[in-house]
Amino acid sequence: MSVHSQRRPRAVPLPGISPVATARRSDDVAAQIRNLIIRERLAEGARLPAERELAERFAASRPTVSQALRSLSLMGLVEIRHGSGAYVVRRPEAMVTASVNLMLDLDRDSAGHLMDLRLWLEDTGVREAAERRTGLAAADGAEQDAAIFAALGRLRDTSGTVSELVAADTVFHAAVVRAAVNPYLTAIYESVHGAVLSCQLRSWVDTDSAPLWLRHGGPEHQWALHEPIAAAVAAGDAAAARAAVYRHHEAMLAHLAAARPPC
Amino acid sequence: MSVHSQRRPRAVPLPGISPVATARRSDDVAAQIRNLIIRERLAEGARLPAERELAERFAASRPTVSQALRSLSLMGLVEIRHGSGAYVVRRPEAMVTASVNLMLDLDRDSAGHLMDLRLWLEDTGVREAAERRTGLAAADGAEQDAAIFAALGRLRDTSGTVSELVAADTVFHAAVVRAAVNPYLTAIYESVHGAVLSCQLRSWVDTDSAPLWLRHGGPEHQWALHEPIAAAVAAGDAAAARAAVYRHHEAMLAHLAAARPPC
DNA sequence: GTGGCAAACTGGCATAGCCACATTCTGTCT
DNA sequence: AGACAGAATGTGGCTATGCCAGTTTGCCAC
Repeated sequence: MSVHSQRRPRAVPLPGISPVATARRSDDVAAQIRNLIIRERLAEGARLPAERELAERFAASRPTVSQALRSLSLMGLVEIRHGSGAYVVRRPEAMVTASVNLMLDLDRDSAGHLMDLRLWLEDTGVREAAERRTGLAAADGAEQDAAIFAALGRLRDTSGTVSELVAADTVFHAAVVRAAVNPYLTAIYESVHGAVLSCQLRSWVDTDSAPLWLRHGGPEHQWALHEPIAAAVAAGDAAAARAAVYRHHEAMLAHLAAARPPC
Repeated sequence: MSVHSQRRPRAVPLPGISPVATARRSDDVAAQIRNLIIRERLAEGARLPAERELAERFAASRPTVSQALRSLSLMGLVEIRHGSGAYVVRRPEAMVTASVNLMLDLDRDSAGHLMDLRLWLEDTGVREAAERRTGLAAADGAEQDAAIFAALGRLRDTSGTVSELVAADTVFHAAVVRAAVNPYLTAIYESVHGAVLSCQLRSWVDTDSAPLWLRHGGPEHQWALHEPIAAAVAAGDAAAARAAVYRHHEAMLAHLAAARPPC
């Protein structure tokens, strides 16, 4: 496929000036449906009217409504099931994941940057989670602590396939970051973590055979790496939590480097 | 508009099981165009063939190709100009911005969480930027330092409209975070910052009249708040940089609280 | 009660055509 | 010759209609 050359450079957008109108019916319809879902607080799983009915109500054609619904699908607001209908979901992080994956594709050699960011986000998460402990009533962090230690126990008892180990590891770190009780931080961390995993999966031909390094040291090693994080967060010791996170990261990098070139 | 109730709960996805095929032609076409742009390293501004021609090459109909292009448009990979064509762009952060805005809409009362996250991201940025100084040759950070101090000078000399002041402030903080040279951190920070601004703009009826608090203290106050950040980063003093960022944040919060309820 | 089949929705796609917008070319006027 | 206005061309946006494929539902035979 050949590609034509550029015709005219795009004018730079002036600050404070925006297009007078969307001028795209499907975008307008999408915005209306989006606002409807948000304003009416439609529950997850609620089914939207059929495309034909929506088209009639919006006084638009069916393809226009279809395009609007697919935009919302990409944004993680609805899920379209062929032959069934469009259902409300709340998965705004889906777009973050897609975006991170796209950035990863756009410049290949940035896997290191991505792993750095994951470390920094977890660093922030444990620090804030620990500092919440010092300023709050003890009971407030009990729920998060329970989730963290449940994940820790599952990580210790898991001795199955590598994919199970990865899943338990993912749940643990997500629980730790979630203890900072910031939904944005949680969503971004999970997206970045998922992107790192998918990036690593590309270099593993088979999930359950290649990454020997993950089992390096066995369950007791896993415990030694993860338990200090949980303990420091629960104790409200931000400095110790950060140090434990960095130790875990260094150990993982060492194993990764020993097994193969990074990603 | 009425909404039907849920018909049947979605089956839980089993681990290791995914749909046998996308089964959506437009998604397949979108993926092919996306891979084409990435593999062929198409330059920004390059024009893709017309929808009619793409449809012929992909052996698909024009609406299918159109839908694929619009998906790529939402992902920030192409820009569609009515009457002209589809042009390659590299704006993967556009999706992050849209996603953050969507999350903000989904739960209204989370503006505080968003501002927290912005603070934490800038915290991370200045810390890493400063620590890069200690481990690297001095010349390596010269470019970032130049950008930071240029923005700082512009911030000092700006005495025009409030929107100009906001713009200068945005450029400065972006330059600081950019000094950590992590494209993901930069993109996420800028998206979050933009979301915070748009959230604040909602409560300002007029950009250039309402937010008196921004000019509080005048230029010398702006200088006192921002200069320590730049100086600490350039000096490689991570602790001082973090402290300066938190001081700036506290001052902003104080002004915000004095003027009006937060966001 | 259970299993299977058929009819009714519902979304995905193709085709054809028209309109709005952008670009380019051309012809006329200065 | 140069500049400008208008036509011609190319492009995406939308509509309309129809058919196909997947899903859901309910009936019916067993």
